[in-house]
Amino acid sequence: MEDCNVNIKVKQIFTEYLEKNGHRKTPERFAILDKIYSIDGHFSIEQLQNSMEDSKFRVSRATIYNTLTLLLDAALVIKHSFDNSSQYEKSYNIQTHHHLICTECGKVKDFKSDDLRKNIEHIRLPRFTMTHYSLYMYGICSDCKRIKTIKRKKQKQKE
Amino acid sequence: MEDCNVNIKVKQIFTEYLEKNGHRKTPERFAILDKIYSIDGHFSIEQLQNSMEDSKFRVSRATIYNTLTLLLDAALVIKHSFDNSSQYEKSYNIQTHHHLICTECGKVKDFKSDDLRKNIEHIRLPRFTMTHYSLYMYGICSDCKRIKTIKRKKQKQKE
DNA sequence: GTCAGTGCAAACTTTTTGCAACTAC
DNA sequence: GTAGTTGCAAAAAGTTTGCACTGAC
Repeated sequence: MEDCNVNIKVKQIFTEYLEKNGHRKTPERFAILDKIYSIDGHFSIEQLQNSMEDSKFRVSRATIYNTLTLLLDAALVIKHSFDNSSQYEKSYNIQTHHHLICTECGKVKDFKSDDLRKNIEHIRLPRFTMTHYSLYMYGICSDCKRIKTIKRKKQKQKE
Repeated sequence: MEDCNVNIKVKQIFTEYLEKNGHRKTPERFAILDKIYSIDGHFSIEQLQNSMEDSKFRVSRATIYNTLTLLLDAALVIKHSFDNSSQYEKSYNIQTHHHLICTECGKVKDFKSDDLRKNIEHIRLPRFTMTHYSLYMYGICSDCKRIKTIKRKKQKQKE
């Protein structure tokens, strides 16, 4: 599917969602949706607001929070609660991916694996209907591992 | 392994960790470790502090945050960043489990599956060494699903 | 015209920080 | 004795709320 079609499609979904739930179709809401679907990967509330201001469309924090709540409910956005900072992500037509989080430097890397995805999606759950999931894998990235190894060697030389 | 042994063992691990990193072995730190390993399942900072006060051991917020940082680093505690609320959990000698989170009522249920655990643990990761992981599965629990179905039926009767 | 939605600022919650007093070493 | 740690209170960061004004319907 082309990017253009995705943008049209999510606008359609959001419009239907708003109508169905008796919400108004304000320009702010569609501007936020547009901006979110122009961002690849994660973003914070602050990044989103700054990015909107760069595009000369000023919206208040309150409106951003309000709209994100709607988009989450409409399943057009996913929320990640990483260590103290909420990160959001567009979710329509996006390949499910997993997160590698380095406990040293805090960097988050996406990791795609269809095998893993299928394994998780096909598991039988007791009295529960899964709509989506988030997998966070913590550990040490190769960069930090290298730095640690160098440090350890220096330590040994001292001893 | 018996509970008693676990308590002794984690104290040992924590002692070694503190010594290795040049930290002091204060009574507060061991009291917090003790309390955490007496709690089954998740707990918030507030719950932990209240629980400690019930046991007549008063510690400040700052000390709890400080000690939790150490325990996380020592891999004796796991942190979950659920929607806006940080939850912690003891991790030594605890069977890895997954989380079913209801998007309606917010309840979190643990879900154990060795198959799933093995699948996740054995996946090959690019330039990354995993130490642990968290899987959050979002959806609707059977209770909320029932309520939703009833609501839908009532809606239909009206129409 | 009406009322949901917006912007703004204040309030609230959770976590971090600065500092004086304390204590493990 | 000294430097790391604690408790307290203040500050910071993130999110929610109250209210007057605006604009989608």
